[in-house]
Amino acid sequence: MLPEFKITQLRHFVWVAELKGFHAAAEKAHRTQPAISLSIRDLENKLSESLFEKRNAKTAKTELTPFGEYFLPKAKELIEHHDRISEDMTLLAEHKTGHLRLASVPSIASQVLPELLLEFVNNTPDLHISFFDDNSSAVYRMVENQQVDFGIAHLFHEQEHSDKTFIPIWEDQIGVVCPKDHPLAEFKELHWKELRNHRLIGNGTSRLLEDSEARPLIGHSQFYISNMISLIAMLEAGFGVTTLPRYAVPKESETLCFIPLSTPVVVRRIGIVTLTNRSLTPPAQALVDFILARSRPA
Amino acid sequence: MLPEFKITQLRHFVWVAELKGFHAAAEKAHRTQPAISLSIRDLENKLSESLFEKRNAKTAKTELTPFGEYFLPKAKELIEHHDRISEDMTLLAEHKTGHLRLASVPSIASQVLPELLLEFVNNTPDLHISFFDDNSSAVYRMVENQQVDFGIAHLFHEQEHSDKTFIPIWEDQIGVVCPKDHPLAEFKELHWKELRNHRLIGNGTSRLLEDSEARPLIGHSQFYISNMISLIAMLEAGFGVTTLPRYAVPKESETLCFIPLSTPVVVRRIGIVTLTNRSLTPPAQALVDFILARSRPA
DNA sequence: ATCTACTGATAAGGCTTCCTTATCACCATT
DNA sequence: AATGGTGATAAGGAAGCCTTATCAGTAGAT
Repeated sequence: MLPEFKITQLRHFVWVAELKGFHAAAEKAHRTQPAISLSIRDLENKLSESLFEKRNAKTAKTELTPFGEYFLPKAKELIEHHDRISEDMTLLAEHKTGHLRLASVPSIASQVLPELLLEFVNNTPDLHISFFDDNSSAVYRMVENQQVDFGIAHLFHEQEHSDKTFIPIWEDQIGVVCPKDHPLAEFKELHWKELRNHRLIGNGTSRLLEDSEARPLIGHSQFYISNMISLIAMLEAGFGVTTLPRYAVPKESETLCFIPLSTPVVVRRIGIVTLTNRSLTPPAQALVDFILARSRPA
Repeated sequence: MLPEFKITQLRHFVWVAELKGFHAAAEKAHRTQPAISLSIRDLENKLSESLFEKRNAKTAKTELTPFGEYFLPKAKELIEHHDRISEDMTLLAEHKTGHLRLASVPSIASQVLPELLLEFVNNTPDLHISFFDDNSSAVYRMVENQQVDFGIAHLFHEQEHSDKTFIPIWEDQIGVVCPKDHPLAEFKELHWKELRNHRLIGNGTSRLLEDSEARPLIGHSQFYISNMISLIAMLEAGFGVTTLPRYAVPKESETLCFIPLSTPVVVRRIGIVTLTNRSLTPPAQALVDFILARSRPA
């Protein structure tokens, strides 16, 4: 049977060899000298060869045998290998390193995550982050395929995603977006019926109103623009108004304002999606915790 | 402080991961299942991260966490590294491997060592041997410089070599070498004076007679040949006789014979030279032991 | 030459670690 | 509901490791 070395034991050996003495090694190991003696003896027994020259006899200095000399570099390498792994794992556990992948719907990706991530990666220069943005179903798919550690998406079709866990975080309320000089801009909140007299531009999120009493508005809109950049441009040009979830509207817009719909109140929950039976990597878990701490109270 | 892993513990982890179960791993480790549970838990505590998915709860299969998956290959590599070293050292300790260097004077090198080494390297195909032959002082020098593990040389100038240990093994007696059909070939032993009537060829070893009563013979010789091949050829050609140590004479010569000098008996001791304060590598020690066992009784 | 200061080895006891047996809680079968 | 599988847990004991105290040997100083 092959002997099994203990890392501690190898360390003792290396220290005795390099410091040329049992006492010096004992001090370095924070052990007493007999402990080191026994440790070395145990190692020698395992190898059935002495590592140090006959030390009970006449000679003065603690010196390696040729066998010990052959062993020394190997022992050092093994210790270094061990320490490298130990350090790697510790760094990963402290989410100071590793690779974190996440996917998010564009609204959160652009409105919320940038500053959040900026703060999160502070002090963790070796943490690599891959970031994908796509619509909710694509996010769910990426979580499912384990292309990402977790996703940020809307809660939907729960029965189809029983293998996933959804943690709600943000509530994205639908509201009206119009230029700041538009008559509707005066209001603090709006009833859907008040939109009927204005030119309403439909967009990809308009179908969120389908299940509400505001459904008639959808037929009401003469224009439909799927692209967000174009939509914003049209609004800024004073072409009309639209409905959008709050997080889809540029936060600090100079020209547009957002007025929440009070009737009906349509809210879509956005949150974190993970696989139920899979833990997160430490960095991913840390980011989730960070997001929760930062965004939930708000 | 960085955690310190035990190889055994890592093995347990790898086995649980690969055999997908604590019971299976326990069997492989020749331990009970609770032992494995505790071992894994200890490892998880050291890492402060779980390695396997929550296993008290609903799920069936024992599955790694992403963190565990990251750790698995590293743990395997470290175990393999450890085992490689363990095996290397064991092979070396059993002198099945390694590099053995020795130096010897030519007589022993050519007359004794070949068959001895042939037998010694039997069953040790991975043991490399480097072999040097040179005169005694060169052998001593190589031992001193640690160019060789040990040397085979004559005992001489003990006071100059207090740092070396000499183990006498062979006794190389000076005798007369002549063709088998030479008149002297009849004798079982010879007195030095009987050589005075024959043509005596001097050689490198003739000075060994300097300290004996046979000293007059040295002046007596008309020829001096330092090269052994030429010397043998001259002898075979019937040119004359010479004195040589026994081991310098080809053992199974068809044409020459060796008659020991009875007066004076000049013997030079040949043996193993090692550094006193240095142990031998296991293969070197094994060869020394082997030589002693084989050659001393003879 | 003896004394002192150093080396590391050794012995006995205690503490810690690890493993064992016995049992439990949980889930998936039957 | 009963059975057989998973792994977790508790308590006791064995083994390993470290400690203090002491010893033996060498080197250098007086």
